[in-house]
Amino acid sequence: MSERKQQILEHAAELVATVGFDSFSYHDLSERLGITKASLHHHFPKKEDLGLSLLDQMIDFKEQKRDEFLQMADTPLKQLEAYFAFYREICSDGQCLQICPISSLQAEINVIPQSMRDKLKILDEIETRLVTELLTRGRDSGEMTFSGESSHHAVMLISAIIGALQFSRSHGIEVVDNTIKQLKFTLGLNPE
Amino acid sequence: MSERKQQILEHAAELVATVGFDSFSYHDLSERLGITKASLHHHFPKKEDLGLSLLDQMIDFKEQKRDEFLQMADTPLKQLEAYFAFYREICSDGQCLQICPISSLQAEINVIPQSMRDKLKILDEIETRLVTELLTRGRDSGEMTFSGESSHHAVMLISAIIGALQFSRSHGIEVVDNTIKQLKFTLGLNPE
DNA sequence: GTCTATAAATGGATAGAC
DNA sequence: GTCTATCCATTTATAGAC
Repeated sequence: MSERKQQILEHAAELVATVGFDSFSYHDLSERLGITKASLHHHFPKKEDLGLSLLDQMIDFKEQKRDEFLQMADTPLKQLEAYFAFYREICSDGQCLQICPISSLQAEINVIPQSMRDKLKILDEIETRLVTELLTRGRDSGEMTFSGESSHHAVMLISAIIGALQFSRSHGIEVVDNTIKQLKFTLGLNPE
Repeated sequence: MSERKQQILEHAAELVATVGFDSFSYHDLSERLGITKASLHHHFPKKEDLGLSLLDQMIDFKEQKRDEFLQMADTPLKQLEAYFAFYREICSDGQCLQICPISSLQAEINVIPQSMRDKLKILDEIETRLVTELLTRGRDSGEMTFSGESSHHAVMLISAIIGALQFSRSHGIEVVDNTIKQLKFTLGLNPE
């Protein structure tokens, strides 16, 4: 992957998290990067190509993140803490305008091409598997307590964080902090 | 409000919940309603006008729903059940393609006009107040148990449902059912 | 209230020179 | 790899007849 392509993807990721895939244009990117739209089309002929590369990158990133967690050899509790911190950071960047790119794309599922939907689904599954593992091990180790299946609780947890990030754009970052606090309660943890 | 305006708003609401506010056009509406774009502009000169009327309608609907809950004189538990059922219905309509219009607009917050953001914030607050009341009374009556502030748990619960609806578009309606089940656990309730 | 016609702007995409 | 120029479709919006 060329340097330039990386640059483009970085800005595109930021735009997806702020305005959504359908609502940003090659023109927006060209202004940010200081090159023309035509040049952008050279690197990513169709917007769909850009979207797919973006999702590939997100998948790589998540898988890497997942490996980091597994190798941390830390307690599941510390790992969960790191997971929460990761999401906290998304919205504390800038003026709390960004949301999780996953939820941004989910909201646009009926607008993006099928190929992107397929990749998004894979990305979702990686995320779900990661949190499910985390909760399973947390419960097995006795650090966490909750009822029901780990995978179900994992989806609830992810949904809550993703939703909280959306709410935080109107209502401030406390929404995210409070939601994380409540989520810890649901795992039998004592916040802070 | 004229009959026609109501019709337009109905279809617009559906489009917001499926593709989002920015991604539907007056052309889409004209096809659904069998009238021209120009006629639509007669009723709602600017798209922003349409968006504002839509939000007004959603606010009215929520407030009415809230009154219904309060007058139900039923247990908070039954009221919560009705609340969950309401959201379940959104995504069981059609082929699980619709999401909560609130979350659709939240995802587009940086794209919609400021006037719409303001109204959306009000709508969010009504929703939060409703669920907060519900949980407060549920805990007071001894039917529900949870730690932390009611309003914080309420935001977590709303975020989780909203997020689950988004996930369900890729992963099926079970996601919503499972999330509701886990949310009940977090309230010390025994599902089903 | 609804129509035809049209303006003005935007967005995705391509051709071809450098 | 980047540019200028251009094409075509879409979208918001308006003017004015019926």
